[in-house]
Amino acid sequence: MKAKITEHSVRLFEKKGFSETSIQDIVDSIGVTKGTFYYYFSSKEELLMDIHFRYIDELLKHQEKIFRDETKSYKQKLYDIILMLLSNIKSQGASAKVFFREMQNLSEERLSQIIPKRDQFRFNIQAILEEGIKKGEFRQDLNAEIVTFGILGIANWSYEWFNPEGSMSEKEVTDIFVEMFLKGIERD
Amino acid sequence: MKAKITEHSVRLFEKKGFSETSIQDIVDSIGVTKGTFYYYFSSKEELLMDIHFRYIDELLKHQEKIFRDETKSYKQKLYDIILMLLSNIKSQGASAKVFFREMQNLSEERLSQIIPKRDQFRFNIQAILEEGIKKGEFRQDLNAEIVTFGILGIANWSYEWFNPEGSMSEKEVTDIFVEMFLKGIERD
Amino acid sequence: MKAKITEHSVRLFEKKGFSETSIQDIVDSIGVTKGTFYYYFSSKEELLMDIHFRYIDELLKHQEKIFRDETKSYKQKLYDIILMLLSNIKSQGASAKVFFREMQNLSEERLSQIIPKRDQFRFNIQAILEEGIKKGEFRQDLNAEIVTFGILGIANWSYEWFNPEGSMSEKEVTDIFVEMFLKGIERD
Amino acid sequence: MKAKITEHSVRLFEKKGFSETSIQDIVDSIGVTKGTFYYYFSSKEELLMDIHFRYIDELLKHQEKIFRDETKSYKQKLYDIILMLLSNIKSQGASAKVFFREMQNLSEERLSQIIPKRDQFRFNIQAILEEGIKKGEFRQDLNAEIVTFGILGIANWSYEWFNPEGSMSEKEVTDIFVEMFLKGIERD
DNA sequence: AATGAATGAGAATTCATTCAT
DNA sequence: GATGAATGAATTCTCATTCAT
Repeated sequence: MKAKITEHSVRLFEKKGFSETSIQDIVDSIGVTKGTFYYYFSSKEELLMDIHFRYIDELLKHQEKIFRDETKSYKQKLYDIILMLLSNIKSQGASAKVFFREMQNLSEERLSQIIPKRDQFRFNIQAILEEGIKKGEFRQDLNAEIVTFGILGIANWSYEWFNPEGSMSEKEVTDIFVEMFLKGIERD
Repeated sequence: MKAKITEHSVRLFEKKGFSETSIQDIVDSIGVTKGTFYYYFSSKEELLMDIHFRYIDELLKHQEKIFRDETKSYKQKLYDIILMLLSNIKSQGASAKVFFREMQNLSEERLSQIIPKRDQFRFNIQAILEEGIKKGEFRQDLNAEIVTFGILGIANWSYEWFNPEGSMSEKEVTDIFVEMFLKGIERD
Repeated sequence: MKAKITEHSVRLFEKKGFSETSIQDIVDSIGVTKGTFYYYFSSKEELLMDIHFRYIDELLKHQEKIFRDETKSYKQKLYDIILMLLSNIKSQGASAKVFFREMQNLSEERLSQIIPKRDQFRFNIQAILEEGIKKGEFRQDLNAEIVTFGILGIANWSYEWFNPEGSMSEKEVTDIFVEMFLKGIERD
Repeated sequence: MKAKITEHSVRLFEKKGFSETSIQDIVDSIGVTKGTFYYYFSSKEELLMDIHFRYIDELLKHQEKIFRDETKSYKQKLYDIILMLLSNIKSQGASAKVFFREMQNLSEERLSQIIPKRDQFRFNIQAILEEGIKKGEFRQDLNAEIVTFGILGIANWSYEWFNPEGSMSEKEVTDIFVEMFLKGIERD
């Protein structure tokens, strides 16, 4: 039941927004009453926190698997992370939108448990870049921090437009994106 | 007074969110009464619409100036648009966040007035890419549509992290971003 | 202008009700601003009072003319009053509805200026009956007070259903009503 | 609790009018909070609708009992309906006033559920007249439709003046009214 | 005579939350 | 585990009225 509530909530939060979705909306969508909600969650914010944790923990888990894989080149690791993010949209796109858009609805205290994880995800990418520079896979003069923000931008923005049901696959889009930032778009 | 209300609202909406900001919050921040708000706006949503229009119209105006400038190369046009977006953050960053985050709070009908403008901004970038490909500035095999989403992602995501008061200037960040997607990060 | 405001108000009050009609509605229907309204009326209630006075004074004026006409029989006087009320609907039907329905929106003090006039109208009918009884036009055993309420009911209720634009004329309806209460509907 | 709210509301609506009575007034009169009101009614208008239904359904039920009674003459049926309406004042007078005066506060859609019932009440009286004419109880030349409006006027208007606590009983008034429209007031 | 800006009190309604059962 | 009744605080919005110009 708790999982059911969470899943329905994510869908509603994505469509209408956290504040615009009432507990009533949530329980109506499942066919239970408000009492049931409060049996499983002590507050609406706790539910939001739950959604945040589920999302970011899952993402970090996947990322760190890629990150630690010593058989892969650094380019490949970047590729795999982008692909992972894009593939994630189908099952977790709604969660992702809620994650980015509704973070402000968490209290200071709760935010402070989420932000380090979000940052960790970024730092991992930055570390890949830095290692790759050191090992000669990437250009020596890169500003790894800013480039990381660039790569994250490319990937995260796809939540705004990429349709997993559309004519292009996750892999095709990833290919284009990775070629774009690896080789550049300028004609040689 | 109308402009004053709009400005204060943008700041509050950015900080707390549209739904979390009450009309009372807005008028308190100015020192007038609720009646005054409703003298100038017929609803909270109308105010949000106003903010959306101000933002996107301003952006399109700047973009089209760059777009139409025949003295510039296509690379330069991309550069100028990125720089324009980053420079925009200082004065319009709050509006931008509200624009992207709170769009869902507009009614269907109102959204349909905004979305074509937002799309226009993207199509203009895509057109620059397509022209540049034709003229030999960019690689022949580019998928202009997806690359446009990539570039937009890089630029738009900067609203999430770029601090105009920080140690890096808009120009420095733009240089890094443009070099990233023009030349690629891979070591030759 | 004052008359114009009153006329438009009556129409709006009839259609939407006194409380549901705002000063804004009234001035919008004329094309002036609220200031203008308050130049002519000190309050919304004063306007309502004005409407009440116009209506009841006009009615009393007509009634007393009939009442005092010594050439007419008492039956004829009743006939004329019914006809006057029905004919009144075309031009004053809206005022009449406002008069009966919105009286409660007047303060105690203002009500006390209206109620005696309304009662006067009724007493005049009752007086016609009493005189007619004395003079042998009507049955000796009538309860004039209650019968007056009956006649008033017949006439006043027509404001709820009689359509002056419809297929029946005021005169036709009056004929039916007067025959009804003079001769009765029972078959001899 | 729902019934309690309805009862208190009727009394308040009658005294002060629907629009002039706030939800706060209603809940204060019972000693609960506004939330309670909205637990039972989705809007103020729904409450008004409830009151309308209760009133007209009750009335129709009583009327149809009289209407269908084959042991009674048609004169007797008219008598019984008038008596029923007058007797109704004591317990339902407030509802009746609200019914007639506040009908305009219902939406088009809701009105369309009430008006047929109100009309049904009238048609039933008209049918009694028509049958009575056919069976020779009433005069052959009657205009049943208009006479029905006359009888309804007599009865409905009594809600404006009849005081069930006063010196005259419902039966006495009914006697006067029925004699008035059966035998006429004219001296033979 | 008329306007436009502003007020402030109060309106209906929503909603997260509590709690006895 | 789950329900239904109730709360109370906050929210958007309305509106009669005032007043300087």
